[in-house]
Amino acid sequence: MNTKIPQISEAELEVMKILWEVGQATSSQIIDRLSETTEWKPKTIQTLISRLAAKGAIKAESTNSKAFLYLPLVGEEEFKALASKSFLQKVFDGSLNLMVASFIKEEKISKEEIQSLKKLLDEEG
Amino acid sequence: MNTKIPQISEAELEVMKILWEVGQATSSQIIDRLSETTEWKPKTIQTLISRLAAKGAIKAESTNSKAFLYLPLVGEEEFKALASKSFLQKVFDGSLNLMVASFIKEEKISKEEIQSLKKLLDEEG
DNA sequence: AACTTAATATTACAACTGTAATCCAAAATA
DNA sequence: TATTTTGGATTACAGTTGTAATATTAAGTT
Repeated sequence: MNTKIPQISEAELEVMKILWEVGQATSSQIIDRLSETTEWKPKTIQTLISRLAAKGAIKAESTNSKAFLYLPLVGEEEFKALASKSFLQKVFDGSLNLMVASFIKEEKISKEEIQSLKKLLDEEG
Repeated sequence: MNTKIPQISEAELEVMKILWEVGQATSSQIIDRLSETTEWKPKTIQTLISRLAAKGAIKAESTNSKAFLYLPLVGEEEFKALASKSFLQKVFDGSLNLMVASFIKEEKISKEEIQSLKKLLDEEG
C-alpha cells in the first residue's frame, strides 16, 4: 500500500480539517465554514481546495450538478501522527519526552493538563 | 522585553542547533559540523548563516581575523517551546493531550517512552 | 433566448525556502 | 610579490505558500 502523504500547508490544513469533520463537502460549504473562522476570500479558499486536489490530498467527485464534492484522501489520524513525528524529529531529535520536558520547563503546560496527561498515559497501561 | 522570535526554517534550524550546542562558532566550524550530518555544500551553509543573521536569529561578531564569530540571539528553549506551541495549535487545536493521544493510538510511542513520560510528569508533581 | 450567478480553471505575484554559484576582498602561501 | 585559498556579499533560480483576481463555462432566472 502507498502510505505516502502529500505536503499539506498550514492554510490547506484548515480545509482538510473541515473535510475530516464532515466527511465530504462542496466548495461552497467549505467556504461557508471557513468564513466563520477566517478572513479568507472565497477565491482564496477555492485555491486551497484546488491545490489539495492537485496534490492528491483530496478527491473531487463529480455530481449531477456543476459543483464537485470533495472528499479527503489523506486520513486525519495518519496525517497528524506523521506531522507530529516530523515535528519532533525536526525540533526535538524525535523525542516526545524532550518536548514535554520543554513544555514543563517553560511552564507552557498547566497542572491540569499534566494531570490529564498522566491519566491518559495510565489508561494506556 | 522583546520576545518576538524570527521565523527559522528547517535547514536554518540545523545551524541554530549547532550554535546552541557550542555557544558560538565561525562559519567554517559550522560548515565542518554540518558536513558530518548533511550533504550541504559550504556555500549553502553560508547562505543559511547569512539568512539567520539577516533575520536577527544570530549575531555576527567581528574578530581580529576576517571570519566572523556567530552567536545565537534566539534562545533554544524559548524557540522550541514556541515552535511546539505553534505546532500544537496548527495540528491539534493547541492540545498536547490530543497529540499524545494520537501517538498512542497510532502506536508511534513505545511502552518505554510511556513509562518515562509518566515519570517525567510525576517528578513534576 | 438573454442575463446573471456560481463554480471551476487559469493566471498573478511576492515572500520564504532549498540549494547553490559567482564575485570580491582579505589572508595565507609559494 | 604573485598566487591561491577562504570568507563574506551578491545574485540565481525553481518550488511552495499565502492571497487573491480574471477568465471561462455551466446553471439558474427573467
